[in-house]
Amino acid sequence: MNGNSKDMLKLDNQLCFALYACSKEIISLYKPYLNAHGLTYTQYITLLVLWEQDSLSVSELGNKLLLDSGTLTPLLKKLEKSQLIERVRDKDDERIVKVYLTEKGRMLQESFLELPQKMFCNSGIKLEEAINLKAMLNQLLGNIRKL
Amino acid sequence: MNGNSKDMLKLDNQLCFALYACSKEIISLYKPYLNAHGLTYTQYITLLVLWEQDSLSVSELGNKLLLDSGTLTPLLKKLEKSQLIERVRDKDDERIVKVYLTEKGRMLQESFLELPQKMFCNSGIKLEEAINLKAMLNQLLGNIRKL
DNA sequence: TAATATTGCATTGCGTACAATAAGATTGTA
DNA sequence: TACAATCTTATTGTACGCAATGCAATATTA
Repeated sequence: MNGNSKDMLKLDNQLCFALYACSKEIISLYKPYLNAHGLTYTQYITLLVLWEQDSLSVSELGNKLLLDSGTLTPLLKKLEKSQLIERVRDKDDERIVKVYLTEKGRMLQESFLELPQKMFCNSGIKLEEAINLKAMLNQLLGNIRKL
Repeated sequence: MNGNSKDMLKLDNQLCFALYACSKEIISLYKPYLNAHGLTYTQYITLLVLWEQDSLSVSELGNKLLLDSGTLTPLLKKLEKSQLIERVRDKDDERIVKVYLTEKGRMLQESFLELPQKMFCNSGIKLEEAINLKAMLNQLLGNIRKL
């Protein structure tokens, strides 16, 4: 990686493309497991958050997932239609819509308990490298979001 | 990061989410620069490939960008409408559509020569870390795509 | 060479992803 | 208590991203 301007415009020299491609390819590894339960990746990570902490508002979910209401509103409506969550407008502050897991939604967690381990194996990466990689990504994410 | 199944289902413990979030956030850093020239990120990386090697077929572009024809066909039509590329069906094999930069498309590269350097600074990451991170991502990508 | 298989692109449909905007509710303050 | 500012969600429009399908062109093979 030298400093030549045109070399740096090569796709293979771009960190951003490596991130973009890796993200898509790893998500594609999840798909067969998620499709088996009728879920998309975005729906899955939304459930991950709710399994960790139930009863969040749309904006709280958005903050954790880095998604805005334009993405979340239709997605949450689909999860509601699948009877995995309920959307309830807050009585005290009617601007807020709170999201609750249904019993069905809560139970669904059981089906995914082994998935992280399975995905880790599929990735063919070493544990130490995965930890290292995630740490670097989180630091990069922190840098960006502080701007 | 211990081995508890429920802990591994926490969003913060998921390498995939770190990739997904990082990818989106870095792409969002590109947007102001790309919008100034009427480009999206996907259109930009398509041009990156063509600046490096002109006259590729749709499938060759797809192999490099890891995108399929359902994504590329409408995107290439937009770039053609902007007069940055031309799409020409191959005379020898009429199944093939070859993509050529126009003079306007070739000249546009000049506007982006400094962008990689600028984005690197914006990311607040150290050079050594960026190199390390990209290497790990490319290795991970290689692992996945060998399956 | 006729039948079959494969290849390469285009189309459709669904689901994000996000900017811009709208609309309703709440809060702060004069 | 008006009322402006802010907050929160919803809607709209544009652009991917990909699976599934269609179809025309080419390659293969019996």
